[in-house]
Amino acid sequence: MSKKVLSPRERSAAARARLLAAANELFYAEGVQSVGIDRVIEHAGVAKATLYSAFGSKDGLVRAYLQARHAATAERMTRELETRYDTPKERLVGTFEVQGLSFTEPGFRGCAFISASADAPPGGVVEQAAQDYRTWLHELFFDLAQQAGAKDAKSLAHQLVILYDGAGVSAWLDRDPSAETAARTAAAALIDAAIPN
Amino acid sequence: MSKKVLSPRERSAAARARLLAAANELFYAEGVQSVGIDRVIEHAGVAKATLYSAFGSKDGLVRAYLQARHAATAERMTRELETRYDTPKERLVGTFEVQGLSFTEPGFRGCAFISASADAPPGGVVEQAAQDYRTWLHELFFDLAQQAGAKDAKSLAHQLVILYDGAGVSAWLDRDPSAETAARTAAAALIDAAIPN
DNA sequence: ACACTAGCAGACAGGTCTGTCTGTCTTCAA
DNA sequence: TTGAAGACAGACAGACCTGTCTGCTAGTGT
Repeated sequence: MSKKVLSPRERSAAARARLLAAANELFYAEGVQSVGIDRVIEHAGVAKATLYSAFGSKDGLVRAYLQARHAATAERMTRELETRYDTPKERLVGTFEVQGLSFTEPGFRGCAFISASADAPPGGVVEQAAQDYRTWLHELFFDLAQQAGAKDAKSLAHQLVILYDGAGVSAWLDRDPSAETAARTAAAALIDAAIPN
Repeated sequence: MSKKVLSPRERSAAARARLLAAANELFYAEGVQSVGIDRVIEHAGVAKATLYSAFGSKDGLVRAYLQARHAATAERMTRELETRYDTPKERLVGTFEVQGLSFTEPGFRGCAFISASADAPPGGVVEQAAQDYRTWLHELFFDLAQQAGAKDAKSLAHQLVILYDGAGVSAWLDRDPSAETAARTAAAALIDAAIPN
């Protein structure tokens, strides 16, 4: 039980982690705008002052939430692609399988960045975080398309990004995880057409 | 100048129309949650009581806003497809051209139903309106795919819906209207593969 | 002429949100 | 042992939001 003896540094880090976890759950489930600070601190079991000393403002917490989400998504995608597939071409298609894993997870609510961007004011922290995420997504597909030897990697990557976005939206709004199959099938056809065998 | 002589009935209808127009502009531009009643009535030049007598509640106004948006979108799509293209197959591809028209319009902010659904509580008016819209969208593609003689109309329609959703998301989040070209190109390839010539 | 309808303007209540501040308690370091 | 740091609980201010209510004005029908 080293639970009761925590240095201030450890206590601080633990509180921060609990806040981020609570923000992740509540913000993703109900939307950034709909969830107030009080709900977050109650769910995290943390004082309000702790939140403001750790993140400065609600915007700061939102930024941290989106950055953590981005990092977790990228990390998971990279890891799964590496362990499950061998060639760039397989990975290009596999991207949709990995995305589809989340469709059936409890509490799936679509892409967090699309949701957060919906009501976000222009020039705010959400816009910046979303832009970073979009850049990553485009580069993911572009790099794989290039490695797979696509004739027009930029064009193929753009098409696959669109399929990826659409699959998430359809799985969410239609409550239909089969969007993964549809998107993957379409992606495979486009990839086969764009890559000389 | 028949502007000053209006029957109560006419005045009422005019106030309702102004409210709906104001709601459409503000809700779409800044999000349903972010815009308060006061902003709407000020923009419409209407008293608060008028709003509540016409729509009952903010939820009522939101419902009317989304229904009007749905009707306008469906009407525009049907009309443009009819006037611009002749065959079901052309119309399947043309759907993306018609969608793309909005990408370059000033104030484009992506699909209103995706945005509104982002922070919407489950079981609310937004969810119902979004469901109606999604049903229409799926039927639009399914009917066209069937008329075009697709081997598996259901599967093709699903793929095209995903492309349609993704094109809107990409055009919005990436500020890139070329999503229309990418989506249309991909759609054409999928359609050609799915329809026996 | 007179009640009726309906919009307008704005005050108001009740609730919620963010962010600040006060005071208490615990742990670590000097 | 004593002071610094930091978490906790909660009060508080100021703003905003929804929804109701009260006067006021203007046109309509009897």
